[in-house]
Amino acid sequence: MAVVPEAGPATGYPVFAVTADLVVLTVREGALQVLLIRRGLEPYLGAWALPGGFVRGAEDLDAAARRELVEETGLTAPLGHLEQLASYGAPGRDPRGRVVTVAYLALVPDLPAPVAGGDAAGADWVALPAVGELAFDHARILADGVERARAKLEYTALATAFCPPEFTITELREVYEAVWGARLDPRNFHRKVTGTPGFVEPVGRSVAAERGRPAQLFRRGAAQLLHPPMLRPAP
Amino acid sequence: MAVVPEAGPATGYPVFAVTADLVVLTVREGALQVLLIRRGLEPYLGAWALPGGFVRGAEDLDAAARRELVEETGLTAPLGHLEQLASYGAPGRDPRGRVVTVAYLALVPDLPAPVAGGDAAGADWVALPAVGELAFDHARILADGVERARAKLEYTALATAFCPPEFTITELREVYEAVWGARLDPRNFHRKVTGTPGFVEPVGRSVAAERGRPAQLFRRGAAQLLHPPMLRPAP
DNA sequence: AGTCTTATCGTCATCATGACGAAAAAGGGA
DNA sequence: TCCCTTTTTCGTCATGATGACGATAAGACT
Repeated sequence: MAVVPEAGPATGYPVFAVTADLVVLTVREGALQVLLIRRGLEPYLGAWALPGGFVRGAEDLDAAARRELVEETGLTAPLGHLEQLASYGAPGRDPRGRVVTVAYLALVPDLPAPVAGGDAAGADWVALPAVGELAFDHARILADGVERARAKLEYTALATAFCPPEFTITELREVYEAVWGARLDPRNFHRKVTGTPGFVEPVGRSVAAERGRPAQLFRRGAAQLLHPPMLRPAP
Repeated sequence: MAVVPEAGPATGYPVFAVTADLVVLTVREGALQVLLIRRGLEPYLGAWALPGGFVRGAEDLDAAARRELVEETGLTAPLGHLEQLASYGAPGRDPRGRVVTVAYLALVPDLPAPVAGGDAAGADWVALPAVGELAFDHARILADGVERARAKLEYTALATAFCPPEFTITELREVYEAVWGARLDPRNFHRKVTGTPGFVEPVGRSVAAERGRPAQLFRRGAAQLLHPPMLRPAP
């Protein structure tokens, strides 16, 4: 039942199928969550898996990832962040044959619940501690993506990719706390964020929360990298 | 002349060839240098290119990269460092057809001159500023690899991968200076390196250089990450 | 008005860093 | 042997960033 042949036509080059799989992370309800689909086809029928699909014939890898992201989340705006994570191609990772997957990491703001499309029988956000078994080697890919996200919050301004266009410092801090799984001092965090040039820029308006003093609104600044970085608290 | 067919046998999945290409960096003569081969086959016959080759049928991606590294440098020891860099699969990047390359970054100590093997008509170390045109999209891959190496020296202990098993603090500093293209204060560098737990461990012996006070010998420590990182001087 | 809650601003000790002085440990030459 | 040069290694000092935490500001609610 090999979908993918094991050798090319004339030469001895092995032949592969290439997929783009996505680790789509968001922060919902104070927790880091990942977008998973329930597989509607064999193999791993009915199992949870990362969204993704085959790269098309005239398509770049990044374009395939972006297309899958739009199909699964509807997110096409300048919001969010998409970067290549890593590639996985162990010989036995897909029972259909030799499949190399190029994994991408997407960080998106809190979006409406996804709709199942394509080969998926269902799609939903799942909080990280609640993620169980995944199809293929997707558990490993997910772990790599989460670790990449945790590390990148330290030395880049990517945390704003989890936020809507305008946000408060507290919302930004809750992103860090959810991704890192650690509590941060609100006063020191406020000083660090507002004191780093280009991290965030004040909008000028304030918004009242449910309780307490209204908070200023900010939007993302021009800075990509944080100098000096914001280091996670020691474990 | 398409070596790689454009569609799979029964389904509509496009079919790819997969290669593993290597960005092998070292520090020689005080400069960052990269291992390049001169192509002995079409396309790009006679052009400089990164070493690499097709991933075999029953081979993992990492295994293919390690095999190519051994074939090109003879380096198989626990020395050095090898990690996946990124994948490149733009539709037109290889005139033979649809080829996705998984690029790897290798950091190795100063090795004897490489011998040309496989499809290569020649192989040599080239200092970075002297690198001209490269085949395929290898210039882009090389640039990504160099930037990855520069960034990783900041927050990991990977600089020791460029050094022999025993080295002096000055040799380690020259690695940083070559990779970053910047001069570092020897006194502050010495304090930072010896003060970071697990970065380097004293061997106990000293070695006399050509001039000046003999320097203590160190070997790499157990630390993988530097806390806090060693930041490059501002440009 | 008083209270509660959260946002924001300050203070202070500590740590890491950049700039740089100075001592230690070798060899070479007068 | 005694400087002189060179390089390694140790100190000093001012500055900037950080962690811990006090204090004030600005709303809603009773």
